Amino acid sequence: MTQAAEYAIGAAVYLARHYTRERVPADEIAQALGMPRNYLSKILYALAQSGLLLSTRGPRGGFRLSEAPADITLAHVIEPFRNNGTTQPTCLMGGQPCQPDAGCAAHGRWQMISEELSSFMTETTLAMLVAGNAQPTLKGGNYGDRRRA
Amino acid sequence: MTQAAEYAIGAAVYLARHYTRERVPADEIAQALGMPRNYLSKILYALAQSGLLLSTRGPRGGFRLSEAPADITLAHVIEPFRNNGTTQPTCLMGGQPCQPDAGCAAHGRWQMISEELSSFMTETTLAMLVAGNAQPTLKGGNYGDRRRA
DNA sequence: CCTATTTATCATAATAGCATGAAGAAATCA
DNA sequence: TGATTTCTTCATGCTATTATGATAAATAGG
Repeated sequence: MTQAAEYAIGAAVYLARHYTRERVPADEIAQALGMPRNYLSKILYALAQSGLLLSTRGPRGGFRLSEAPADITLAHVIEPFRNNGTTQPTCLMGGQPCQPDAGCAAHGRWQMISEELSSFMTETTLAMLVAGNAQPTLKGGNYGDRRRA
Repeated sequence: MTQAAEYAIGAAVYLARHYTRERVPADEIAQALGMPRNYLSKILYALAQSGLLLSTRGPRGGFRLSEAPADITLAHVIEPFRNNGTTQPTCLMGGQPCQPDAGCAAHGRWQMISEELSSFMTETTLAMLVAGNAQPTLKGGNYGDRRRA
């Protein structure tokens, strides 16, 4: 999973948590989650382009989920940030798509894990991530600097 | 998983399949699996540095697994190619390590998938991947060009 | 010794991901 | 109208990944 996709999920969950509000400015999200401001803007813009967010300019503007959190899956959120559209259907041994009749001992298990990951993305909604007491413990400096030094 | 790690696994499986031979030259692996020659050399060198392979220079030289295929796990193979040593222990909602008491509905499932993936890597051996009739169907052009156009 | 083979190493470049900064455009509000 | 706010868009740079190509070093075999 790419960094941009992680930012996207974090921002989407934040918007889901503040779903009652009219709009949430990008700057607030960036500050609350410790994400780089301009980079997040770019990501939110992409999410708006994909139809997931509604955006409004000007004072009291900001972003808003276009649908209810229960109707948005993680797959929707990360979709604009996947490098290749396909969800790596590659065989461990080759690089070509796995044959269903591949006979290696690990094939079945690998396929099962791939499918679990895939269905997790398509089945988990923002509402599920917001449910419970699952406020991430924000101590500042999350999504921190990844550069070498 | 990075491209280099995929090449490493492919090459390691190839070497496991030809384990009876004394040495296998890098060029043969690159041609058989359709990998870029020089890049693969670099990867094989890294694997040799990590102790996984033995290398011999000169005519009839090449590479060879340092241990039996049954004693080498995928985790061993990809270890030199992991960007950060840790296996992404990040919470979906934040970016910081997941708290074991995190209460979101998806937390448990996400953690389970992560652990399954991790144990798959540490438990699957090269011998398991070679077992059966699991010859990858090499039609040429595997691991093909990833560039845009 | 000489040549061919093969790994080891170095220099360089193309691409993508990640990020910063600033200018442009729209909307609100005084 | 004018100033502020906020998204929109563009220009730019850094780093890691993914390669390519050339050279050096070692070994085998004649």
